[in-house]
Amino acid sequence: MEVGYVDIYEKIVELLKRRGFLWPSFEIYGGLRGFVTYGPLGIELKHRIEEKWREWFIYKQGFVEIESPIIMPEVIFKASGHLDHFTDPVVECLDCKRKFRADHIIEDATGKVAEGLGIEEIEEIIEKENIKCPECGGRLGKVGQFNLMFKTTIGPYSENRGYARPEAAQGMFVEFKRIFTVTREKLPLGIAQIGKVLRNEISPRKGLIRLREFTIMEVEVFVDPEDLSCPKLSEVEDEELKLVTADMRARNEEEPLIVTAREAVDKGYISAEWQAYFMVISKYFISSLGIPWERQRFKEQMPWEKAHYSKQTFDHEIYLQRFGWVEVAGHAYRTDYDLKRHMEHSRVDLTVFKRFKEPQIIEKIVVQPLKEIIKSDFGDNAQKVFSMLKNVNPMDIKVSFDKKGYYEFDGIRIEPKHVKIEKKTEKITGRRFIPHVFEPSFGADRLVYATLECSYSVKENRVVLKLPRDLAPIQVAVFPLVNKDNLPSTAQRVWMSLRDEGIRAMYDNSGSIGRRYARADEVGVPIAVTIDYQTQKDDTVTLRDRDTWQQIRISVHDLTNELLDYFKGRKNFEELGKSSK
RNA sequence: GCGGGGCUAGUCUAGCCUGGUCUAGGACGCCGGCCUCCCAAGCCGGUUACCCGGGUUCAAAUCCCGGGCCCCGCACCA
Repeated sequence: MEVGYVDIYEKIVELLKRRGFLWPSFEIYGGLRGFVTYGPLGIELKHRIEEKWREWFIYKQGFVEIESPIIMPEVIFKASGHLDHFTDPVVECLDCKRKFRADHIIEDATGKVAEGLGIEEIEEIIEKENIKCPECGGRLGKVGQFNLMFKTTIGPYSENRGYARPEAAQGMFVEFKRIFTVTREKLPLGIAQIGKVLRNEISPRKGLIRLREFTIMEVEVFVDPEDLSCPKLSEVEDEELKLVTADMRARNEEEPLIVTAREAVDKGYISAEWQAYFMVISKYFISSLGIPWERQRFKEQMPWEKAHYSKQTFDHEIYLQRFGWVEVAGHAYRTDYDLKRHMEHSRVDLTVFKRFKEPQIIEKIVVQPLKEIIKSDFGDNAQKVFSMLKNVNPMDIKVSFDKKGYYEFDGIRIEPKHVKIEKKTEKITGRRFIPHVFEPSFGADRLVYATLECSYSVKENRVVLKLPRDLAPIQVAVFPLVNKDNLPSTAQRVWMSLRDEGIRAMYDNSGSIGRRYARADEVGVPIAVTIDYQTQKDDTVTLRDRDTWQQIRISVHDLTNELLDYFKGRKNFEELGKSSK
């Protein structure tokens, strides 16, 4: 450990609890790991982060937001592949540490179907049949159940199974058809969702880093697979990205590669423009939370780490003092995996139609049955001939006629006299395809922690949370300098007028003025307004900056507008009260 | 899930080994009052705790057992 090392995590957790940002849920019943409750200040901060994410990933992109249910019927997760990837019993070899599907091992060794057996049964069979590790012949350990989805029943029938979603994405895929329609059938289409997801983690840890119930912020961008270019990449293509690619990781190179977004695509580090584009936006968004670029990087997942649906995934990681590099976002190229699977399982057409710029005129051969002749030649078989002719590629018939003089199908010989072969021109106005999907996906709770850690500072032995001004749960603190001579009542009037304007303001008159500044600093209030004796003379108040403790005077008349400018980022602290006539 | 460490007020902690003197001590915070013309000042008063359950004992914060939670390592993290 370095000299002077202070474990900031402990201090932050203590602060969060003490000031009511967040704490472990169900404390009075002893608590339950993996669940947290956000208090008054914490939920405000989280909402600010979510709102900022909306700005970057929805509003600036022209995307749309939805809210879909958390509980979904089993069939959706059958289609999405989550059921198969989550409910399997797993057994570990005690010698070589390899892991196996326990039911597959039994099937391979005994030939019996083992799917759907309980853990105990599988364990029993492994013991009875003396099944060994198929790789090294070692002894097998206990069978574990690795089902990360929370299971429930919907309504009174136990066979009506449902699961809590482990990602919000499925909501976007399942509802894709209607959203595509109501947004007037345009690609690229970006659908976003912010919401709770649940994962029944075996062993949640590390406070906000690994929860069982948490908030996820996801976008699914649906694009034409024949045009994977991202029109907005050019706006940000010179922005630098820090990459640790899978190749580099395979060579144990951890020092990130610094390339521009454009280079990363051109040199093939990032498989698609959309991926690169979102990684830049991701950098902007995370940086706007006050998390310095030095503490960010993108790490590509190794092939075996990737989710079943992903072609390429880059994790956006943030360096945290206690936990090291922590994933806060994943940028995945999901291809057409999900829509395809939902098409197969729902039997609903989820393809989209795209009009060509110019309709294409194509020549095409059409085979028209000559009904009378067919009827008289084939009698009862005529119906069969008609349907066959409908389904066969006309070109095959023509080729066969040219070669052999007839076309034979199922013992039926069609001769040129039975049909009329014509050339027809056809106008094709577009094509149908399954869109491909790019997905940036963020963990809101991890971002809350990372934001707090990066804003945590100590000044003159006091804690100052240097939250970006647009994230601060409380924007302004209003104090009377002392509790006499009518200062409190004036201060309260100022406080109320700020609140009326929609500024989140607090009033505090307990203790000394220094104590109040300290209390406000600790929860990251950017600006304190102090009403003093000067106020009674010239109607000005003191503004004090949280980070510099610098003070300026400003007239009460201008106060609200100046503060609104400040919080919208139009003015910095030093500029307040100036040129405001 | 395995192994190690821990849990005393809002927060941090003393006490635990060696049971009784603990109606559990301190600091900070918080609330009320006084004071106070700008950075956790001072004075007075108030506030709040032995993680839960069982056992041993005349007597348990202290010893034993089970459970919960937190931290660390391993495993897990589609």
